[in-house]
Amino acid sequence: MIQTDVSGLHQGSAMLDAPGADALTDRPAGFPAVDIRIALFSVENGALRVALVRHGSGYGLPRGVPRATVNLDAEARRILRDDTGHIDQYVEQLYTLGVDSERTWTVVISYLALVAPDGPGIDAGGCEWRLVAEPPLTEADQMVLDYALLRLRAKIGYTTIAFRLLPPMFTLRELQDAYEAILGHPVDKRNFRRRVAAAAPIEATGERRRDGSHRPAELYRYHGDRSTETYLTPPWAADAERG
Amino acid sequence: MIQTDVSGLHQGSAMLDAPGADALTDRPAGFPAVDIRIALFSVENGALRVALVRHGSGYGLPRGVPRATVNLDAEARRILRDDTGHIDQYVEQLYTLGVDSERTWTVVISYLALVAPDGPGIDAGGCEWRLVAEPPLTEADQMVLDYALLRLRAKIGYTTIAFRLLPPMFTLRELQDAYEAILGHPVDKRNFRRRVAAAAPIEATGERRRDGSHRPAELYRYHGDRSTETYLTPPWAADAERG
DNA sequence: GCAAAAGTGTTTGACATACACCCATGT
DNA sequence: ACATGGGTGTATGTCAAACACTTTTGC
Repeated sequence: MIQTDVSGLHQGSAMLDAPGADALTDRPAGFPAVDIRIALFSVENGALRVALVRHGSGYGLPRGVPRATVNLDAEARRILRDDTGHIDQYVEQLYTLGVDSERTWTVVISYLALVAPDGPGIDAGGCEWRLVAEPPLTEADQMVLDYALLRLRAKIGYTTIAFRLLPPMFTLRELQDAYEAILGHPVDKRNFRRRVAAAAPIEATGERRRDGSHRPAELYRYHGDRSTETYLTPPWAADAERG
Repeated sequence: MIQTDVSGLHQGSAMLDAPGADALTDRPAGFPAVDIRIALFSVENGALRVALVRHGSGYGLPRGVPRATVNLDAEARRILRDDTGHIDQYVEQLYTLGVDSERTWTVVISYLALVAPDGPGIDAGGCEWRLVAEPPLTEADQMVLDYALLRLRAKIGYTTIAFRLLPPMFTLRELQDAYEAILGHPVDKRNFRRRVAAAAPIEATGERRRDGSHRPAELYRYHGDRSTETYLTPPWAADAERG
């Protein structure tokens, strides 16, 4: 099994160019503006989507200015709630980059967040859900999105964060759909179920869901500790990482 | 193989408490002080050490204020060079945390860095090399150090960053010593060599090194692409991660 | 009875682990 | 000749991958 370095972005090769680098000198060293920027994902019937919010003329990732606290993760959650109306099921800091935008030097702390689809559509707050391939974004937003996707694809392979994308009760097919949407390729049903059963704390509820002219699916519940996202299934991710 | 989530620190449970949280309100939101803090490691004959520099009364991790640039990694390198006199062989951003120190809200961007031992001692600049267990540090420095160690231990298992701790020519025993120093437990010599040979781009130089009353060791050179740190040897790391 | 998705086992290959002896040198 | 670290191969088990058919329901 070969894995490429998921943290490759840190190496600087993918860093933003500084088109107006002279403007950067305007602000005193050590006191840049700081903002938090979040790639919020959800899976809506088999498709992975990112949340975008209106920013002046166009759309961009949800973002905001942190208040003076020691807990940046909590600030990310607050900003997400204020900006999109969604309550995250999972938040993880990604990395921090310098950005030169509108003549201001800004330090952007980027986050990955996940929500389960809530209710009929997943359009609660004032945000749009776009397919991850689609949107033309600013350079910085695009970087954050790309890296968030990379991390999500890698991490779904060895943690249980995928359950954060599903409602409390779900079918194994829905879980598999989430994996396939994120990885971008199909996975084997039998191997998938075996591994999930072995590695993730899920239990069959006994209830079934009928939704077509076919055998109904068993509903499962996830019983994982929220703080210890545990190991799950590396090997499928390898394909996605190689790409 | 079970792996725990190496990024667990992001989940907030290990975040700093805010003992003087009222002081945080002094500074306007979005314009905290920003500083870069670096856990710089080296292996000195079989022992893993961290670089500390003098900060007023005591010692702490190398740190500094970034200049207004888009490339924070480059700033980390510069600060490291200025503060310790060492030129890093490897730098990787870890995570960013809020710190309340000396009545100032500071956003600390933390880094992991590695250097090869240079020359007879590894004491070039104005820094001290301490064993990783030893030093009493500030809460923030300790967090950065702990997390850097966690990442280093995990990452040494599936990348080739260990070569960044060695001089250009090295024996396989030296490489193994570096692994054992970082992981904190011995590894099997034959399995180690097999895996290194299979997974890492190294070549025997044909030269030998005589250093005792025993058979001389073959010297090897590492031929890896600096930007693509490739896969190497997961399984030993699992032990360290479980701890 | 047929279409449509749910559910279920076995075989095979790859790879990690454990483990013990001979080799080259200096004294 | 002996002490010291350098260097090498095999046997075993675990685990992921590939793969096809039966079951239950709605129409």
